[in-house]
Amino acid sequence: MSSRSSAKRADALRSIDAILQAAAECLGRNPEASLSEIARAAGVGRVTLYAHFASRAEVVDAAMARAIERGNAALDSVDLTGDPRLALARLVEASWHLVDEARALLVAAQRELSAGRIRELHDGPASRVETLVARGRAEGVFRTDLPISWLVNVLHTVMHSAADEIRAGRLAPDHAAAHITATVLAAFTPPGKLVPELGDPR
Amino acid sequence: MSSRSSAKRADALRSIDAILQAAAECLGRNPEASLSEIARAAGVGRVTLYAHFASRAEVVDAAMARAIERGNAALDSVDLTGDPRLALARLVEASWHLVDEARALLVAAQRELSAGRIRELHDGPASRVETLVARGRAEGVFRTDLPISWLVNVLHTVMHSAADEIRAGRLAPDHAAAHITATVLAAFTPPGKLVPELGDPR
DNA sequence: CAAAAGTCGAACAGCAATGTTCGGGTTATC
DNA sequence: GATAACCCGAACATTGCTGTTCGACTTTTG
Repeated sequence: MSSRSSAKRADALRSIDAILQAAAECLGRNPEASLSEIARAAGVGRVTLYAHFASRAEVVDAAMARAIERGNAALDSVDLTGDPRLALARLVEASWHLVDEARALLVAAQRELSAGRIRELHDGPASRVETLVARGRAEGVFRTDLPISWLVNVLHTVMHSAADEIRAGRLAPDHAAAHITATVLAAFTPPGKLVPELGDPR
Repeated sequence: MSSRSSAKRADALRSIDAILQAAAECLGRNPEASLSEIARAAGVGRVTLYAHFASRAEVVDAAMARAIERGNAALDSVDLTGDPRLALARLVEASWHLVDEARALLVAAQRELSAGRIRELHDGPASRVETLVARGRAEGVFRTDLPISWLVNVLHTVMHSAADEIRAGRLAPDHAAAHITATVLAAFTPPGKLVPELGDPR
């Protein structure tokens, strides 16, 4: 298991890590950041970068994959049992911040990677949401008149748009989670049922 | 009034129009389309294009402005009186298709124009929605626990995401309006009230 | 019909990024 | 401590787009 990537020296692994971290930062700041810029930020020669990644696309892909994987790992500690509505609220509380951080990186990824690849990268976290939504439907608290994939997409979209609103200065960061939760919970409520009131959970 | 732009010959106006139309098509297909490509598609020399637009950004700006203005004009015929929920449904029915068409163009605009400028271009249609939402709130059918700007943004976002879903093949175009309406209407419902059932309006 | 305005193709200059090669220096690793 | 892996800067070739200039030709317009 540990001998799997014995081809790489500890040295190289450190460089790769520095590059990916720098890529996340630079591309987050500016989606058009050049590879030279990233290499410089990583404290690494441009040639070294090319030694590890064949193309720009590979760098973006790896950086995005890392960001998502980390975010996904962070969500493992969220308790998704109990009332699906409360579980969803907890998930949002833990997620939106990650989305906000990765948002700019995503923009870069959208330029470089195919839509299919991006979805592929996302389907770790997506399936987590999917499971929760499915349970909520089974328990009758989430609507069944719209496809699960649509509902998952709504959550995803609303979180991203909140990130945009924050960046545009139209939404205070400490209101974000409450707004997202209130919106999505209402959107998920089956027609004919009452929209839940969460009572400002601050 | 008609003498305002007497500086331009009928000739030139035709070229400009052809360029903007071609720009909308090309950039819609591929946000990175070059100016040569656009000029060619417009059946016009590249030099002619530069005679009318100083830079790439100006072309994109003008094309986007035209698309939005046209869309906005098309919405003038939508009846926004009566029950705000039904009015919203009518607005969505008429809008989502326009959003879908302009979506790819928007991607191009986001690369070339500042976020502020894009918002500025959008605030014609946005204010229309804003008025409707405000009325719905005053009548007690839309929630007041979230800012108007957030609600407007949710509608905008959900429509765009529907366009994405269609393009990805996960949403049939003839379901789009119903999905959007069902989602947004629920999202706009005040906590403690019933989510409206629209009964498949097909 | 004649001047003004517009169009066109070709060619040029500039730029910025990508990706590659080379040779010499460093550092892990066994 | 020797060898292989790695790092690095500089330089090069390539590509593709932008924006400009030139001179000749065509169309409006009054």
